Amino acid sequence: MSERRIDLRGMPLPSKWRPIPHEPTGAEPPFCSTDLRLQILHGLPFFAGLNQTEIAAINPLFHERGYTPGETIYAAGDPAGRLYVVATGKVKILRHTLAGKDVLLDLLAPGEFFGALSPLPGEEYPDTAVAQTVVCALGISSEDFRRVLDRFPPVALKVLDISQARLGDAQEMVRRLSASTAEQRVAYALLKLGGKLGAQTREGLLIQAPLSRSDLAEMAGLTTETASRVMSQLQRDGLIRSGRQWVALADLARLRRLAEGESPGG
Amino acid sequence: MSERRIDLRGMPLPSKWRPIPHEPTGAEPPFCSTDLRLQILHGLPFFAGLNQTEIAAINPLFHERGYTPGETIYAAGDPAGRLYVVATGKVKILRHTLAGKDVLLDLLAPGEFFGALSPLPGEEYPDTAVAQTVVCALGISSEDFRRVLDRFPPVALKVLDISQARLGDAQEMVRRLSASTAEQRVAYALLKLGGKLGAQTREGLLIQAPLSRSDLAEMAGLTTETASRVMSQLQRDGLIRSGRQWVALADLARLRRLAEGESPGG
DNA sequence: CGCTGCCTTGATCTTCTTCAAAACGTGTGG
DNA sequence: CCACACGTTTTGAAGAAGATCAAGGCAGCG
Repeated sequence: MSERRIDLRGMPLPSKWRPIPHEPTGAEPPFCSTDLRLQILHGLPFFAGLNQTEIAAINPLFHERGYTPGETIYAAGDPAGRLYVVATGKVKILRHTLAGKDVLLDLLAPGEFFGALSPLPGEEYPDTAVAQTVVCALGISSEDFRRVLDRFPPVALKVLDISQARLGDAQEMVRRLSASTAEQRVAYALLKLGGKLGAQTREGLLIQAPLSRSDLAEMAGLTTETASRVMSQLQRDGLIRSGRQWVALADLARLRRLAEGESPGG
Repeated sequence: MSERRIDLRGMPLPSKWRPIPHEPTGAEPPFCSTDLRLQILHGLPFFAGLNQTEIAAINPLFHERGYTPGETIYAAGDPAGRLYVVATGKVKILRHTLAGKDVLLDLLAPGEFFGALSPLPGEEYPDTAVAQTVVCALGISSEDFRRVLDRFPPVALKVLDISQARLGDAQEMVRRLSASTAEQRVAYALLKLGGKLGAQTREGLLIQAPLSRSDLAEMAGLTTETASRVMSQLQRDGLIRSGRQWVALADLARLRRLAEGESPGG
């Protein structure tokens, strides 16, 4: 996976602080070059074992499409029939609650898949996928993907491993929602994001995605206000640095202790 | 309070009401007959496509073992290396929280698997499996099971489907823990159990497993006391019937409405 | 019969939500 | 370049939901 250079131009921290020091959203066109497509497909964890010829054979089954920030890729309740792979950008996976609040289940980076793995006629997507940034996604019909799995059993095994890992993550989330304080849940959400989207900067581990207090609240099962209060406290304590739509983790060790419920000592 | 606790002795039901009208715990020996083994293996959802010969070839890879109620099959932190299948009985899957409280992730019925699907050297079980009743389980080493998957790709696809379904369930749980009341969570837990372990009786859909208030609390992310209060209320409202270690769902429609957060009207 | 769990119920307390308002930053149009 | 408008973030005060602490009751069992 090609390491996108983290351009923190104008990173003169103190004085003029760039609000969202991530990939400039306007720079990437909302579509993938053919070249990039093959590169993405080849880089997919579950296609790792396939050779160039095989990838090239699978390639035409995918359709690409660009999305603008905030655009819905599919919505809960839509008839489910496609599997997607993030090529560039970040995709939010969420579920709506009865009370109108949303729950953010995952924030996907390039190379991760989402949508309908298996062709189940009459099924609906249980969740909603929304582009968090400018996104290019590759889509394949569930039927076609199933045929790929039929044809390349090792791919199916790799997908199974990923699925199991995600199940473990979700169950861990259940555990934490069942018995953690607001502070612990926020700390855990930040660490999870940091592990997946973090890039080392002089500010700390910067989370490479526009992340609002609402997003964080939805990840941690809290209200925006509570998330904000917790974030303020964490910042006062020096565990994080944060501003409008961005967060950097300044003290991973203490964040981990906090998330695990151990003594707060610094 | 409006009504007294349900008095089962006065019920119009059978004169002699068994407090836990499930499988009599002492009746089943804690081991499986060889005959039963083959029958179980053949009945497994993910072995559905295999013929007798293939099943017979796989059979020797499994080792059987019996467990008494409350016995731990494996504990979180143990080196992970085996996959289990419930042959008879019910198995609790749970995670421990920092505060000593447990979270009940699932209650498995015969035919369901648990444990380590993939051989990951150095890995530990993230959860604990405990026999809820007298249990007979078939175990297979992760390596052997991986070989089975390698050899029978359709089995892998079926396992993948199950894994995805469980992921969806876990994410649904996350949603509900994030934004539901105690009442809604209990109702949802009961419905989930009813769908999996329910048997129609004149009391309603009886959940075929010994289920304490603590178990329910652990499923719904509540304290035992709150679970008890909610259950009392549900019983007063006629949605359920319950006693020591057992629950029957008397009004599925209203329970569903409650779980979905719709109007309580009955 | 009394012991040991399981279940229930009450009173109090903590945490988080809710409602409300203001400060801040960002981009926009004059 | 400045002023304004909009969305995000922050903060406060009041309220509600559930947790916690504590006690008592009921059932099965030795």
